Amino acid sequence: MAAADPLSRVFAALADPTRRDMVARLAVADATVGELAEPYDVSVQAVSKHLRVLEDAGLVSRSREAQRRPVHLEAEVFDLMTAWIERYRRQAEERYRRLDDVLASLPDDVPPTQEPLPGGGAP
Amino acid sequence: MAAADPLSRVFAALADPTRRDMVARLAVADATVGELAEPYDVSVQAVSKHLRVLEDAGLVSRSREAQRRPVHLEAEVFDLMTAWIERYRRQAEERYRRLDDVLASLPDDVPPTQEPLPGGGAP
DNA sequence: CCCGTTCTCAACCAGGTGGTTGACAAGATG
DNA sequence: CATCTTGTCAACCACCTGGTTGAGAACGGG
Repeated sequence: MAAADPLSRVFAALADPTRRDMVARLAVADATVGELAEPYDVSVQAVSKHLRVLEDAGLVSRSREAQRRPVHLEAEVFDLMTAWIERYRRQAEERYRRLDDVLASLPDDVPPTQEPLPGGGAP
Repeated sequence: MAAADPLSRVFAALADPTRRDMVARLAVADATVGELAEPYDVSVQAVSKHLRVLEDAGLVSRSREAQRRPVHLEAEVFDLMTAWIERYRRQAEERYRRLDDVLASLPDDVPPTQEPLPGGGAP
């Protein structure tokens, strides 16, 4: 996704298992590109590309230290996602709560069972 | 992403603005495919495809009601994401906290300033 | 029973994604 | 200075994605 909006970029960045694993490891400690690439059995170039995606999403920042480029996790962007998710999760839960209320109040009202007697009178 | 793992599918599903908007609207009320498609200026088929992505991610379920196929939001899958996000966000915050502690305790310990007196004795 | 409505399936297309290899920039170090 | 280390850039490739159109399935209503 080369989409412009930040939320799409963050979600897309985390839709890849390798990238999620990188984030998980960066939550523990900063790391260089080589260190990050070591366990994955892909080229360093591929990892560099993944890092670019994470950087474009604002999840990661890269500084400079001699030839090395230490990668650092920027955790604030998580809040963007959390806010979005929580908003609609709560809204959906609210719906369920209201539905429960309606169902609970129903037996006091008209029961939805049909009346089998066409011209029926009480005996 | 045709990836097998559920987390990737959920993230990928929400990486599209149109799909996120559908989820937002479904949080308010269930809807049919036609109702969902109406505001988007794309074909109904495209919306049907989007719904399939959301369904494969477990975010949505489709039942049957005459020709109509009402779509219902399944909010539980959000928990999967929230759990993942919160885990690494907290881990990253913990790192900052520990770093702060180290920095705070530093002045009580050996100050990192060099001693300018080589064989220096007290006067 | 035929018709209209609602929706999915199939084929196709432009463009993006994750991977590769090869070349090269930036720096420490012999 | 020559060289090794670390990482990026560029070109290329197979595959997935989001969109289209056309055909057809499923079902209610006249």
